[in-house]
Amino acid sequence: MSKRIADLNRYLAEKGLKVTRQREAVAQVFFDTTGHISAEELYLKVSRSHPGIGLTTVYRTLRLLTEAGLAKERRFAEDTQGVFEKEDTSRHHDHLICTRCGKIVEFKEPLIEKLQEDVAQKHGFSVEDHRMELYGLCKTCRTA
Amino acid sequence: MSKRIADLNRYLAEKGLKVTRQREAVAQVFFDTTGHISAEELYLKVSRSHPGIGLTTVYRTLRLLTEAGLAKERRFAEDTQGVFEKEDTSRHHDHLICTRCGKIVEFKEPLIEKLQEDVAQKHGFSVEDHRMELYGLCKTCRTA
DNA sequence: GTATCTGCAAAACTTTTGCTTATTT
DNA sequence: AAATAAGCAAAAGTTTTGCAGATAC
Repeated sequence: MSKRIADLNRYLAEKGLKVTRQREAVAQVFFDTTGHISAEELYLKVSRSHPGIGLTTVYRTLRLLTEAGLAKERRFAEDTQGVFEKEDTSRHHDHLICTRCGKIVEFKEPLIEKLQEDVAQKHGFSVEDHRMELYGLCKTCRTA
Repeated sequence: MSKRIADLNRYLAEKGLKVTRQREAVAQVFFDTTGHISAEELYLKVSRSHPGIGLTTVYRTLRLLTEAGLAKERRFAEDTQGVFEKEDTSRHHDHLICTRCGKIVEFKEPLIEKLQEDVAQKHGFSVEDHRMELYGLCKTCRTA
């Protein structure tokens, strides 16, 4: 059993919630996913191994994972659909997004984070979290 | 007539679109607004001077302004409603958001933008646009 | 006069909620 | 046995679309 599933089960036990087939299936597929996934996409993916599962259950499980600190919801640009990604607070990262092909690269830049704290302090703010997205063209699209 | 209204009228003429009372009213109230506003809020605000205007018209006008490059849509955190702000490419700015009271401060930090270009280049990307939001507590909420 | 625009109602789309039955503990 | 969860259908919230009458050019 993976560490994340163990984390989830610990959270469920703590809260007096139950380990169900559906929760395990949704969580497993979610944790096996690289990058971002919407509730709808996750639903379709889980349906392949667990036909009959409800979209509602996927939404509820994603909320559960978010409350457990194992997932994080994001909204990119003008997307109407929210997407979720694995939360891993020790490796908080930002995104580079290709406006032509949609490719998303994750990165981490401590120097920028330091400057973010500086600018926040200048305005009297403390920083708990941040999001940064850079939009542009990736190498492939730029040379094509 | 303000510069932005003139810009809008130029855009309308270019595209063979018409100058209507409703478009002028929505645009005027939008341009007079500081910060961010949702379609719904803008609709309520315009309704005060133009009762009978339709929410649909507000949505359509905001899309028009966006296409004209005079407005920009954003989505903050887990907000389900999109908000619009004046687009002013010569003064692109970022946001500091208080997670307790919701206060939003706009800022601009050229040094961070320089580093953004560096990190993008390192991954083979060019940067056309970016968004950065810092979440934390403002001075008031921190000392309260 | 003709093409565009408005406002309404209805649809579309995403996400949540109420409820009944099923499952976990 | 008691409490929680699943799945369905329906609701809720936001944004878009079709259409008939109105307006700008």
